[in-house]
Amino acid sequence: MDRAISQILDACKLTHELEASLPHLANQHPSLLKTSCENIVAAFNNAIHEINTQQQQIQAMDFFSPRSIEEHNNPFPLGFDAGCEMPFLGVSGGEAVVDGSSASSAFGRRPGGGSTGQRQSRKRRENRGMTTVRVPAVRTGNMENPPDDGYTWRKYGQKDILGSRFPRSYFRCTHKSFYGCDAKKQVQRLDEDPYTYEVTYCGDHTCHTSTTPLVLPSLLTNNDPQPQTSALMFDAIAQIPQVPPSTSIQLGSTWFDAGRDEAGAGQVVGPSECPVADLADVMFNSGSSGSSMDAIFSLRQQHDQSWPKDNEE
DNA sequence: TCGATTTGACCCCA
DNA sequence: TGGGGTCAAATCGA
Repeated sequence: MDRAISQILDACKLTHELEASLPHLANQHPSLLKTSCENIVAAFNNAIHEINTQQQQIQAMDFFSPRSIEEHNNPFPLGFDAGCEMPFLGVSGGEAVVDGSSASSAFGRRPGGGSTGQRQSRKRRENRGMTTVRVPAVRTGNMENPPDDGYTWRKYGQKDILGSRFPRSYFRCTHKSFYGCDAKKQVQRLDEDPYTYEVTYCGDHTCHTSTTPLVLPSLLTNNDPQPQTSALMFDAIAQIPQVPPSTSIQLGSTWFDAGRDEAGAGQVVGPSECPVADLADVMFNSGSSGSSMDAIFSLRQQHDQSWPKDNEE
């Protein structure tokens, strides 16, 4: 949980930094303001995800086979670090269910797949960073669904498994195409308990750890020590496509509409008495990153080759 | 129109 | 050789 707290603090820090330069940004560089706001959204999303995964770990442990708190304190998120394992989970009967081998073969195929070229050996990747957890179904009306784990997943396959009443579903991270996020998961209902899902995670999420540099006030001054950085950033911002104005962020007395382009950004529509809280509220209720964030990630990839090293942090 | 889901087929590995 | 993982075209839905 320390990690989540740290990420929240980071996000708040970014928010304060942005506030300090808000008047200048809103008047002179509304597009940079947009980029900064989206960076902060990403930071808050990191924190939200951290909290979700930690909470889910605890729920899973409580539901099945709670063990000593010392084992529970393992701070890593839900199996997204390569090579991690969660040896504390078990079924009610006592037999450990966590494994790196229950999923009979490893995830993955050579990027681009298909029948052309060489394929990466599945066996070679077996057991690497795979984590299996069992989670209770979330019942919504007559439906039972696997609980949300804080990420957005795209289903890419479903397979009937021999000996299982229920098919296994295959998911990959929605942001794979934009940010090369290789996180995947398998979801299967248990024969013995249809209200329980076995979820196997593999791969590390990179989509929630955007390293897109925050637009700092120093970049906006005439003394900009890195004019090339500013030029790259303006270039990137100029390419951000318009998205529907579904997300508005209030900063101080300024409502910033994340879905507007430069001409429409920075519109003042009302005062705020607690800008940081307003911003956090908007972010925590805005759901996971949308198309605008995808655009940022995409642009970041385009500029990875030329982005100055000293702005990586 | 575009993104997500479905589903049949292909390929790898035990 | 068959099971499991993935691809990709078809379909669906907002």
